[in-house]
Amino acid sequence: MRSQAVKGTYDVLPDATPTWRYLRSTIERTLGRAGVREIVPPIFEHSEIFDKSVGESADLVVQKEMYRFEDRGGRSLTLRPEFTAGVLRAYVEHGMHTLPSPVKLWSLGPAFRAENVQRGRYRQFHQVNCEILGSPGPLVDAEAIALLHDLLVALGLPDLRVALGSVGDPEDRDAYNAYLREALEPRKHELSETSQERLRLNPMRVLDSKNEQDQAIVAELDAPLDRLGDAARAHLDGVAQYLSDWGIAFDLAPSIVRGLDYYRRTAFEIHAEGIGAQSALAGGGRYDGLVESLGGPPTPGIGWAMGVERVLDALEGAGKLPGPDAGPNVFLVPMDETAIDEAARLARDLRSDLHVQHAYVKRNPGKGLRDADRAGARYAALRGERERAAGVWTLKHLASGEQREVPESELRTAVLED
RNA sequence: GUGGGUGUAGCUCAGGGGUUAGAGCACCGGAUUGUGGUUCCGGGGGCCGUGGGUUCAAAUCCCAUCACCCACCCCA
Repeated sequence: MRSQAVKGTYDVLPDATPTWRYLRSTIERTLGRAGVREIVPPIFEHSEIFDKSVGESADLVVQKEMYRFEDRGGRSLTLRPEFTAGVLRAYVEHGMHTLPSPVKLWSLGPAFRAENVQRGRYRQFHQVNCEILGSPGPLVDAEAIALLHDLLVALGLPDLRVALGSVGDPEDRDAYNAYLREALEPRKHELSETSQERLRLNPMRVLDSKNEQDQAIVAELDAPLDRLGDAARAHLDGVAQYLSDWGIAFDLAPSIVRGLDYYRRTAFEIHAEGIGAQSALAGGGRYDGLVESLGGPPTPGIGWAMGVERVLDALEGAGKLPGPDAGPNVFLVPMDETAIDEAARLARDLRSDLHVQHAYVKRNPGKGLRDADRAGARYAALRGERERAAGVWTLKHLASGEQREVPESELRTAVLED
């Protein structure tokens, strides 16, 4: 029996849950006001769903990092490593393409990847996810980015850096990959091992290398943005124009690439300063064609995912975490055995509209007031033989120290006065 | 998968072969038998991560293992 959480998982303790409620309520407000509706897909799906979306075309490591298991019926199931596939499966399954377009959906919840842990990276981690489906134009791309930006701002994060790029249309990618192969093949042996492997499988991803020498070599080449086709270029310009019009600062990122084939055109990330090696708070992109590959009608879409742990990390660094929950309106202190039951009964009654706690054992006034103080109560109400005889509770306002005797029937009103 | 660091009380950490393992915070009690926060006094709490080894003797040294942290790698 190991009473220890599984590696890469962690408990959100009561002191931290207010932060998560703050996150959720900010999402509900910010995205809800833009007509984005919440969707809650299951946390596991038939494995094919993820194979279709992320697995088949992607690096082996992506496959390896999925939590996959067989259920008793012999079905292969996979814990979601990201939200998009499940959300789109639900979109297809429930015929949501018949809803007024675009369909805008958000989710918040856990996702799972069997990777090594470090600051801001867990095996059960959490994402805020947002998808906008049904519109091919740059306007929804800009809206998606703006929503993400506005959400982070609403949460209280300063110093955001929006990086906007494009992976082009499929034919642009083919052309660019061919260009990379041609340009890099002669110098192949100067590249790192990983990059050589990528050159073979998916040349664009060489640009992702953090190896210094790789970077030096890559720096001499044209970036994907330099070689976009006219359509993709116009699309990118459109997105950039909207962002400029809306006053959202961004940098053009010539070399943002994606490991997965289904991405096309818009790709973006948002970074924050000062949270260690994992500075990307969120990222997303356009994935026209993915819905179709999941068995739905051809449907353009764009989406993003925000890493909750990293955002909370950044919020903490910025001193923007919400304070603890408010304490009780009143804390009842029984000062003899009879008063214990009286306190419990009164608490139940007052709880119809007040936050009420009480001691479960007989307390003298000193201990009882200390209990009330530690619970963060506004008032303490004491009950002993004397109070019982008079049908009252001794009500003390803890901050001021003022106290008076209040008939039990008037306690609710008295507590609400301040 | 790789490298480095750290595992001692609920928490943060001291102690680096030799009595009965310590501090601060937290918790409980008392000073105060019907009045909190401050203060003072006292108390309960420990397989010193786990397993093996060296030694007369191991929290301390060695090996292994597990966990956590940081970074690399990777990142849908």
